[in-house]
Amino acid sequence: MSQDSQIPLVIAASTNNSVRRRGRPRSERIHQAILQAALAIVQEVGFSELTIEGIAARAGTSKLAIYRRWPTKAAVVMEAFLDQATSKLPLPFPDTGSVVDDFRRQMRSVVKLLTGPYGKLLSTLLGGIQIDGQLAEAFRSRWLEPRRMETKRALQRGIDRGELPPEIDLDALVDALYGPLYFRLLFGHQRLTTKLLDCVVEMVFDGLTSK
Amino acid sequence: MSQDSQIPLVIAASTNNSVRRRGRPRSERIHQAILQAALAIVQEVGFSELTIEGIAARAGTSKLAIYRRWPTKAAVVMEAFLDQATSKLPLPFPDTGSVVDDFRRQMRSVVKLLTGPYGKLLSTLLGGIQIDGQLAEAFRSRWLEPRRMETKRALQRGIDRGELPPEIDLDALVDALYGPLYFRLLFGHQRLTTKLLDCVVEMVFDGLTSK
Amino acid sequence: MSQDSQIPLVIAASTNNSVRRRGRPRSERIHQAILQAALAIVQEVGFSELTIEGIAARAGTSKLAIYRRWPTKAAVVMEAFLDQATSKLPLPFPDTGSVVDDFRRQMRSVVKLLTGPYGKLLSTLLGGIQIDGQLAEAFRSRWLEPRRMETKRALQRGIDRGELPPEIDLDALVDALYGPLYFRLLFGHQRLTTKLLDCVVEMVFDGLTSK
Amino acid sequence: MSQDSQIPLVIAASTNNSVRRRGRPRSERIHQAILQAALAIVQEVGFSELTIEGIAARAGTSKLAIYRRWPTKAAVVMEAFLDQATSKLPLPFPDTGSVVDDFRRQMRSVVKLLTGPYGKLLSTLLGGIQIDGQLAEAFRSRWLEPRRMETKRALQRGIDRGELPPEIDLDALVDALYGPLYFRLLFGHQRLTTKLLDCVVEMVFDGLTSK
DNA sequence: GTATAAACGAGACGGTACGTCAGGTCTTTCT
DNA sequence: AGAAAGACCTGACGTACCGTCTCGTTTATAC
Repeated sequence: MSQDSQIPLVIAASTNNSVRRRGRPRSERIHQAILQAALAIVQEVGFSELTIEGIAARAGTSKLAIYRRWPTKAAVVMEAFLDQATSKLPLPFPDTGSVVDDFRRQMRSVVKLLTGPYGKLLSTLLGGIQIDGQLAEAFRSRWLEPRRMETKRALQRGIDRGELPPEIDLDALVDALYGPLYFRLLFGHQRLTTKLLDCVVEMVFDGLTSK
Repeated sequence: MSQDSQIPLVIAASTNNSVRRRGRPRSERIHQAILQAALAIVQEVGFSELTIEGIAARAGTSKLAIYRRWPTKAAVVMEAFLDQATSKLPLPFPDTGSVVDDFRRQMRSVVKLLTGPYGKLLSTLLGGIQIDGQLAEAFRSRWLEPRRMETKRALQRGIDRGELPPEIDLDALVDALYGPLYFRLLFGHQRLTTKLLDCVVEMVFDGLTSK
Repeated sequence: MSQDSQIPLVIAASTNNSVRRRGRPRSERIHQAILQAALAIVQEVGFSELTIEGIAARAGTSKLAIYRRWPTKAAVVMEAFLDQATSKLPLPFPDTGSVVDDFRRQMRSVVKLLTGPYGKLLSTLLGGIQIDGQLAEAFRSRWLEPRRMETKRALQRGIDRGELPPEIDLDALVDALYGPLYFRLLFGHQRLTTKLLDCVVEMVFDGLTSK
Repeated sequence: MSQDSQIPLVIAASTNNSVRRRGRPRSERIHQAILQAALAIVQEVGFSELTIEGIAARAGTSKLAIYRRWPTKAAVVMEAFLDQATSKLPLPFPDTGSVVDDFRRQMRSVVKLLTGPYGKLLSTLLGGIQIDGQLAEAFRSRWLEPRRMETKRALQRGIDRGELPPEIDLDALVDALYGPLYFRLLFGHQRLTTKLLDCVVEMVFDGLTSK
């Protein structure tokens, strides 16, 4: 899926723009080094301990090279995350013939993602979102929406097969399924386990299917 | 309910301690001025833009007067929020005789809270939680847990009356009910409405009760 | 001569001000450390290579401690110079009974000063004067004017004794005597020697006295 | 007088070099634009506020185009000044038959120059000289020395005619005459007037001639 | 009543990071 | 091959807050 061309880039940091600018082009090597450094640091010490100077030092470049590309450290981290997210974190829906099984499996990989190193990163980004509107928009359009679309497609298969009632509020259903997972991730009051997701799937789908 | 005495205070900021210290006592006026200033600033510019110096300036006092009372800015804000929260934001559970109705009503006031001015403050604090561990712990112990306890008590009434199966995972159920609301609050991908909570309540409880 | 109280301080960096300011007083130790560091660096590498960060590092203090006291690095150096100048560089006029001899001797010590380490510093400061008006005013009032007053007093003795005609323009005479010395110092086209001063004294005084 | 060929060019920036280089020739238009921009800026804000980037911006060219021609900003300004100086500021010595009259007249035009707009520029350059050794050397060889040579020639005429004693130290005499003028220009303690020059000429020459 | 203990405002202190600027060098495309 | 544009690394700029530390003053209790 050629996602990059479809989704409007909120963050104007694209280097491989076809309309060549004059002057020396920005180094792709530096671009990547900055993103990697930012990712590494944020996972080591968290967002608030992350500094532009630290990124520059680790990436072997200068602060200015960073400021030339992104306006805030939040934007850097977001880009770094999305770079990884779209390529390495697929979270695919299987098509087992049973909607419930499809979700049980996919949500299992979501839980795995959220409890791993990217979970910390994600919650950090969500922290940034509460403050920065641009960041929020970028996050929604580049991470959340693509994922919700796919989720709705999986649910639609269930409706088409008669497993789910056709009049259901898809948006509410998606929130009911994933909301509890992120709830635990963000509040941290309890460990996020597969047991939770099993409970949620059971409650939500049994309520819908048993009618 | 004498909540303040039950819950162990993480933040040792109680002023009206009966064991009078020698020397000049801390000014209650200053105490309140600091909390008000912190609350105002955090609502205006968010947690990360909040500074101790800013609070001191707005409160017409000195940094030291703040540090004497709280160790971090997170603690100040949390105290300020909780002052408001415990007094002005009751979110009570009615006892209608039907668990589902009890929750439908209570969650309606939660939605009202989250969509009002305190919703912004809450999401700001949740943003801060992702960054500041101390803030997170204070938030959980002084806001979240008391609320969860009360919620579980309301659910227990349902179990006792036979409305809910006794073997259910209460924690998972609480997350299933409230998670979707906070999900929308924090991601902002859709408006948080009472329609959502009706859908969630229907899905979750119908799934459990219809068996 | 209690110079410090007479001359109005252009640079408001005086610490031993009798009108106590509120808050923690500025450290005299740091004050001195900054001045010494500035003096040392300026003599080693010159004014343009001097940086505030360098001064702070050498003085074992912070940039802010410097900015709190002086607005520019020029002001720091000026203060440092004047501190030394007023205490350690006396350039006294003897009273031999002969004006010409008085000047020959005093100017000899001026030449010695200008060709020594303070000569480099002085020319540096004169460079700064061309750029910074405040600096210029400070230099004139705290270094130049006291010196000119003393010089005129020495000349007056000559007039009183009948060695010099009473109608002479004292300011022009002072410039005629010292101008050539500073001319060589600043343009650096020729070495500044005692021979020059002897020539100048001879030309100027012989012209005046032989009438 | 073919000055350009006599004086060794410290600054290798000559454009109308007869030995044609290969490739596209440097634009004379740009050359002039840079010099004009430099001159304008230095007169507006002084040497220390002058930047290469500022010159490039004002001249509508790039930094590299400047670096291709001059090694330092000092060199640019010096070239700009000398361009003006050699063409528009002649300061000629008349040959009236009387050395004293010759100097009185020539120095009058010097005073006029120093008190006009070029006086400010000159003092700025002299400020730069104290800081930048290269600038100093360029200034001496291209401005000062030619002027001193001419001055000495004028004095020699006086010696040849018997107006001045043949054994005098010409360098000291030149400094005695012009030093006081520059002294006032650079220290700014008194206005630079023709009265001063009259006094100086009288003192210096009367001392020498009356023997 | 008078110590005395602590809070108070004010602000200096050594730090760290900020975001900007200019230096001087380089790489690319255009002319 | 020069010109312009602009990226590059470097390093200093002046500022903002941090959390701590004097100061001199004020306000309570405790002796």
